[in-house]
Amino acid sequence: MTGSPRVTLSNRLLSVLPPQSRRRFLADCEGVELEFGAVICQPGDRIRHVYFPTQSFISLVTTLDDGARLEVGIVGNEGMLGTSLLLGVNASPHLALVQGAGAALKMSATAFMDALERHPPLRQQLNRYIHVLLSQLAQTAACTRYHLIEARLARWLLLTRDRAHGDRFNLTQEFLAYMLGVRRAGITSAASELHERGLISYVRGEITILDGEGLQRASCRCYQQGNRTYEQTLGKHMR
Amino acid sequence: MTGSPRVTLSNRLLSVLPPQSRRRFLADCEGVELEFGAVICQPGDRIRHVYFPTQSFISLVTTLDDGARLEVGIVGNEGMLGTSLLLGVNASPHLALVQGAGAALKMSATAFMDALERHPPLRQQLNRYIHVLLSQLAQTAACTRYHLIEARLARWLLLTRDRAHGDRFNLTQEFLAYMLGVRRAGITSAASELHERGLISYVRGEITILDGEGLQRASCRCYQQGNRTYEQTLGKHMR
DNA sequence: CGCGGTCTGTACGGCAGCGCTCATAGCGGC
DNA sequence: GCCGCTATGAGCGCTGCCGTACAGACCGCG
Repeated sequence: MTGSPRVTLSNRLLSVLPPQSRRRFLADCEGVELEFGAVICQPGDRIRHVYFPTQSFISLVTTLDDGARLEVGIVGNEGMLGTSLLLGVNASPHLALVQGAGAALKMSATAFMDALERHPPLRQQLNRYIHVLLSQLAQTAACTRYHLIEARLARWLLLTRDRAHGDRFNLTQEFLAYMLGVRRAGITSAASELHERGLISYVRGEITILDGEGLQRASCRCYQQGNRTYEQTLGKHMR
Repeated sequence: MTGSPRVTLSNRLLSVLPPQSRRRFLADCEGVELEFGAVICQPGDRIRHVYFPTQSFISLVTTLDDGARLEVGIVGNEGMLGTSLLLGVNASPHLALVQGAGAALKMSATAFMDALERHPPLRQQLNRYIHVLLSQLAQTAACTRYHLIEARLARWLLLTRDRAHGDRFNLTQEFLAYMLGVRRAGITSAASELHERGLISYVRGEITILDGEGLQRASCRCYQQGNRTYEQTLGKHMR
């Protein structure tokens, strides 16, 4: 989990707050270290805390009645966990799984609700983030339906790179297969292909992105499309 | 589009409004008839009106950069179109397509925003509806990924029945294939199978559900799971 | 240094769904 | 009553992925 860690110790959503409000907000937060693989909440769980990842990132996984699971989103320092509170619902719609260990800001649900009252622009910003989540969820659904494993894997690696703030991170193929909802063998062959093209290297759970540009060409355009959605909706309100 | 039309001329979300507020709200609405196949808005379009279907229903379709399309949700008299306005975003995330012709309430975006100010409980309710949309979107993504065409078709027919308020409705296999993101031939064989089991009849674009119970057994559990999500989140606030 | 656990590479049969194409059957219009 | 259009049914070869299984490679630990 090294690489070139541009020191982005903050969360992008919070950048809408003017400095003094921001300090006040941060005072209500607790800095925590999230451990890889930790389950922050199960679907249906009461939401007791919200999280603003700074260096860590979290997978949103949906669960079907028959036990099938699929990752439907990733939350890094561009997003937050616990958006349902904004919608007046105190229950998590997804399973939240720490996928990249690291720092995050943690805040109690009650403090969060208070902060929303105090800072209307923050509420606005977070509402817009929900809109982005909704759009990206739909895009991801279609991507999962239509695109080949290799393209989806490439996209996924790019998403992870952006949130890990580095070109190297630790992930087993087993885990990747789980996230993309495919067989491990499928990941092996897709990863081999990307490796042969010189785009990544892969050694026992440590992935390194060698050629980000090339990886974008190997991925489906869903990667760019998702980024575009984010920037169009939230970009103009942030520094 | 006949069947046994239980006369549900209203929209379930609006049932949170007390009678007088409700009359006031309805006064700002225009009753319209939506035509089959009409495109209400394209992704990215500015939202000028919101819609509360009463007898009609609308498909939400997501579009990828490479042109691929997939239906990700259906809005009938249990929902609304234009939720993004609640999130402070004046752009539609999806393509909205009239899938069942019929009546709907239409309201201008500005009048809608005013109404939200006047009726906080309505805003609350609609926020909760967004939560349901989010949950169902994720479920649908996983369903699309894992389940066979036949089960997905059965689920889709049940969703449509609930929104068409009757066991008979008009739909070509071509259209169904488009919605589920599969070949028409795939629909043909799945529909034949359901037909042979005596669950539906299918004659030139007119589908009749003969055995709803059986169809539920043929469908994936996603149908029930979606209904459960809706009831748990919104049910207790409605009559 | 050997051993068990973990991770990755590979192979094989099977199948759901794909793209494509053509045949058949209703239906409405003239 | 004929014609053209539209909707459905069906066939064929292909392929991406599945389920499963097994072998090699690398790691840490005793």
